[in-house]
Amino acid sequence: MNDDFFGRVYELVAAIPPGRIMTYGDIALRLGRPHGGRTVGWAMRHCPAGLPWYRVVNSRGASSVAARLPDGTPMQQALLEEEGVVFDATGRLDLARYSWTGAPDA
DNA sequence: GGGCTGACCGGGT
DNA sequence: GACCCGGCCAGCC
Repeated sequence: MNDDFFGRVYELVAAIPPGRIMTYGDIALRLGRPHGGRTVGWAMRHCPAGLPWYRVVNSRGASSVAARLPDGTPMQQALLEEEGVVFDATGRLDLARYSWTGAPDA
């Protein structure tokens, strides 16, 4: 099933442990597409059920998704905060701290 | 087959 | 630190 680029994206995203995040670029790089970040975004845009898409952020460490809660907080940020991810005042998180490379959780 | 679009990235201003 | 520009990749018209 992971014959398709999309399928691999879904598997990788679904494998991200709670409290961890991955950038579009990192995912694309792992799939063999160093500059295919946009393609990863396309896969996410499909919004498959059961996929923790909110664990995928851009290289800035912020939400790229426009979806926001009624209180003004980005849905993605709110979901990550529920898992223990802390965002700063600028709405960004510590990439070096939460970025998951696919290796076992320390 | 050609061109446009999109939840991106990196570098420069 | 924030904004703009060009480049890459895959899907859809």
